[in-house]
Amino acid sequence: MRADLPVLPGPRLDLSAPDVARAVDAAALLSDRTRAGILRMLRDGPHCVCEMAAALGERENNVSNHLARLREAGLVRASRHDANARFQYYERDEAAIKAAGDALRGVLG
Amino acid sequence: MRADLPVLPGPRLDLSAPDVARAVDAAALLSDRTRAGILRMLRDGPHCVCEMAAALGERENNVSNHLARLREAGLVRASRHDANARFQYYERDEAAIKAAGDALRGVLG
DNA sequence: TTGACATCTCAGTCATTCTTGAGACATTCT
DNA sequence: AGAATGTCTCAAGAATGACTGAGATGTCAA
Repeated sequence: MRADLPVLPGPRLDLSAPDVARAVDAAALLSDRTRAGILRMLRDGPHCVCEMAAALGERENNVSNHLARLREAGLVRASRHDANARFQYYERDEAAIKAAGDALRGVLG
Repeated sequence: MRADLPVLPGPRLDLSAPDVARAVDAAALLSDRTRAGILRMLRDGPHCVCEMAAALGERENNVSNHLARLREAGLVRASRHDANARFQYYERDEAAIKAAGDALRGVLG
């Protein structure tokens, strides 16, 4: 099961650094329990802040902070509810989500 | 393009927190430029520490530290070179890599 | 054996990020 | 209008994680 090792002598010192910036950014957003939970919950459809805060056991201002980061990254967008505009309903931007997944797949293969 | 919002009144306060622990762990490992670069380079086959350190422009002990974390997570394994056992050649554990990708896909969909 | 090389470990320092708390704004209800 | 609700912002404290530096281990070459 072990791969063949390169012929010696001499390690290759001419390798170039791979471009992983986009994957790293995507991973950083997913590396927080609250943000990952948000993105997972939004797979099932839009939710407002208070719903997600209650489900995650987090304060609403904290969830709002994380949503701001996801918004700035373009992964989610918000819109007020038609019938009761107090509620901000969040939904995923599936194109951006897909781009993030592609970037991660570029690293994991 | 906007999804339908749930009927009001009343946000749902009975939602449960999704289990994202594995995805968060995988993302945390990928959220560092050095570790992501390592995993990307190892897609092309095994490399020793000094090769990767040179390519990434990082010190060897730093790369070694990151490799230790990837090793403890089971994503890579090391073996000494047959002809020159000074070199530790690292390769990916593709099964573990796939598991990490599956966990991330569980969040991103 | 001695010296050079490749790698590893670990503690200390530094930077980044998360959470909290207080306050502000907009919307709805009475 | 005033009170209550849902959300947002931002500064400050708390926690987490990366990098450095020094030293130790194991391997090869002279």
